[in-house]
Amino acid sequence: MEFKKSLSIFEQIGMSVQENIINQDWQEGERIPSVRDYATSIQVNPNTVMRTYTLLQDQGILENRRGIGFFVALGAKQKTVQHRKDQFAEEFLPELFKNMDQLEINWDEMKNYYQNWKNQKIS
Amino acid sequence: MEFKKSLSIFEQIGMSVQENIINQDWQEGERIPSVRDYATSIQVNPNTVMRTYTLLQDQGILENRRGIGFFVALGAKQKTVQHRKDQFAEEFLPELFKNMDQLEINWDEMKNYYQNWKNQKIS
Amino acid sequence: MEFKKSLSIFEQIGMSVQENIINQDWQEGERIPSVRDYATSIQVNPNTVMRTYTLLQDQGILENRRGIGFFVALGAKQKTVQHRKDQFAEEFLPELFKNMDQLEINWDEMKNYYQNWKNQKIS
Amino acid sequence: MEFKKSLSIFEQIGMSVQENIINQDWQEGERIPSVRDYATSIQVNPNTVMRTYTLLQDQGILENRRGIGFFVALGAKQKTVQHRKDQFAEEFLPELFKNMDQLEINWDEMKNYYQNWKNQKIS
DNA sequence: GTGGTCTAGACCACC
DNA sequence: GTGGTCTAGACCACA
Repeated sequence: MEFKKSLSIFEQIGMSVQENIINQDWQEGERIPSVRDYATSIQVNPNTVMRTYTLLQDQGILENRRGIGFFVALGAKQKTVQHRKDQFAEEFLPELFKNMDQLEINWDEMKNYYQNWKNQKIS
Repeated sequence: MEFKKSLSIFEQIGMSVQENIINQDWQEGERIPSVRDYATSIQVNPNTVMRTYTLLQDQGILENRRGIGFFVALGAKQKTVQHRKDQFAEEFLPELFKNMDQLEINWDEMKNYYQNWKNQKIS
Repeated sequence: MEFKKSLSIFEQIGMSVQENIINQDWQEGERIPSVRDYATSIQVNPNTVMRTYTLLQDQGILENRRGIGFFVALGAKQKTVQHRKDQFAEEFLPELFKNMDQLEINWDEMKNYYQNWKNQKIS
Repeated sequence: MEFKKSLSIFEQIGMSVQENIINQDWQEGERIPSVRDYATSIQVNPNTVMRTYTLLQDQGILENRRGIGFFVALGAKQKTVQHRKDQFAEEFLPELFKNMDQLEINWDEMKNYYQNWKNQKIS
């Protein structure tokens, strides 16, 4: 797995876990990969994965059954979506709009960028 | 001057300098405040301002005349805008579009958010 | 480690690092000494080594894995040599040729000097 | 006049003055431009030119007649050439040879560079 | 343990 | 006065 340098690794792992939950690759109630397995599979220190898991546990998205492993909490998907939506609206959008104003980018340009991104994603 | 904790101080100073150039508060070819002066005025260590200035110098936005001071480079405004626009398109937008897809937000909602933000900004 | 006063210390450290890479004392992909370790070993402030490392990182000669350390980038040797060769051709040689013309020194004299230098180096 | 950042301005002016003497644009015994005139003509602080003149005076290349101005000393040309030749042999050449060895550049390549430089100079 | 940032204070060459 | 470098020491987040 490749990481951007702009965000800490454990947070990037968190994003990835959340996506797995949203996409229902990891179903609610299901057991997820152990800290050690996941760590080796993405070439990362187990401590780092541990940090991610406990963070998500504190947020009520994961649950830990001692001696067994981590599980996707019930209602995790809905909670995750809400969480990200809040974050999106409060942190991301203001930044976006500020940039649009300063760089004088209008909605048509935005939609243009969007189409490019979609096409590029497919290829 | 107040700083957010999320971004390093010297980078925030850099943003601020760039805005001064874009707004033409600091004209191209003009001498900008000396490292020491600017540092005291924004209550920061001179080394920190120095770091910002030399960084912008490397980017071709500032120039330096020995023993005299730093100056806004010719073409700095255009370069700054382009710089930011590239960064916006390459780092910010993909993130945005990914979120829009995953959170199922369409353009009408976006414009709605934008209006709210504008109104909120005025009040 | 001893330093000349004519060049800044952090640049001299940079030269030294590059030589280590060219000589393959530090292999590509290998981890290099931590900032603190290297600093104490050459009797210099950690900040100074830090400055060197980040500079070389910007030049694509070193890489950084978060919380682990600095590594010699892949292709670093070739890049370093090219880097130096360019600099040599663009900054050093014109100066040389200008002097040769003005001081009326021909190639035979040059080769003579070269032999003397080689002999002196051995003794 | 344009200056490189690698060398201090007063030294670069010194080089330029010496070239004028070697090329006999400034003849021995002749009065040279006043500090103020020269300074304005090359867009530099008079103090800087003064520093150059007094330095060359200390080296016996210029002479100062109080209230009148600076003059090219008798024997200045020969002295200048010798001065530069010494500097060339002691400081410049060792650096050159070290680079040639490390970058594995042979005499044929050098002559090649030389031809390119000559052609480029004409165009 | 690692890098990364920031401060305080000193010293230098240069203009 | 200006930039530029270096040190010493502190604190932080991350792995």
